[in-house]
Amino acid sequence: MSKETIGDKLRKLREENELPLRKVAALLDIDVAILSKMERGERRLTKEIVQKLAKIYKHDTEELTVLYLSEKVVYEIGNEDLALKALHVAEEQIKYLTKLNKKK
Amino acid sequence: MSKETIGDKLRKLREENELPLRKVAALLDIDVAILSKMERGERRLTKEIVQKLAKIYKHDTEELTVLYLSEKVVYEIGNEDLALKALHVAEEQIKYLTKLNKKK
DNA sequence: CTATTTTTGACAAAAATTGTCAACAGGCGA
DNA sequence: TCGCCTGTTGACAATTTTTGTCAAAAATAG
Repeated sequence: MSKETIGDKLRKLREENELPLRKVAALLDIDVAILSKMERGERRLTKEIVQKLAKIYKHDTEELTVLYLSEKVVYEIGNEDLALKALHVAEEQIKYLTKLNKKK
Repeated sequence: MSKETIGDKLRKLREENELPLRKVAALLDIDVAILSKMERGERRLTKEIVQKLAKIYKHDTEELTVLYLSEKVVYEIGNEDLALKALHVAEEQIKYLTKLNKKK
């Protein structure tokens, strides 16, 4: 059960769609070099780009967004021995916050 | 069940210890203005500072660190409707990563 | 070999973070 | 009131991080 990064996944999707970096980069209006680096995890992705890519590749946007966000979280607190505890606390806070939002 | 920020908590602890910003800032070797802003959430805390403060206030370091980390997470992905899903995926990844670390 | 695609690194531009400082406001006791 | 202490605020520069652009090199396909 090895973990695939979102970069790997995006590359796979691009290859499945047989699109060169050049074309996708044009659609995103960014430089090829940047897209190449994003796929290899050398440059950060943004939520907007991930979601545009999901559309381009006709792939589930939610799945990719979740993967993107979770990777961001791991990047922020990963390798901390307290990471799991922190995640649980964060979960509580988010539940609380979304409850608040519903009430408004 | 309202949520207390780590800044609020740090301020409370400081007041309980009856220490002025001036003294604590000196111990941390930072400017008073910065510490003031950190307590009010206007400037970012760092893990290092949080842990130094825990020592100064003789308070559980782990508790404060977890609070610090969880706030960071919420800041990064909070208010996303996919936030909870992302947290669960992140949890899986972290469990996987820490398992790897143990094996080495 | 040639053409296309991808990678890499250097560099500048832009943005975000951080540190420093001085002025200001409020409380409090002399 | 005055002086002193504490905390707040905003402006500004310094620093660090992120981002965009480009060209050359490397890899791949035909």
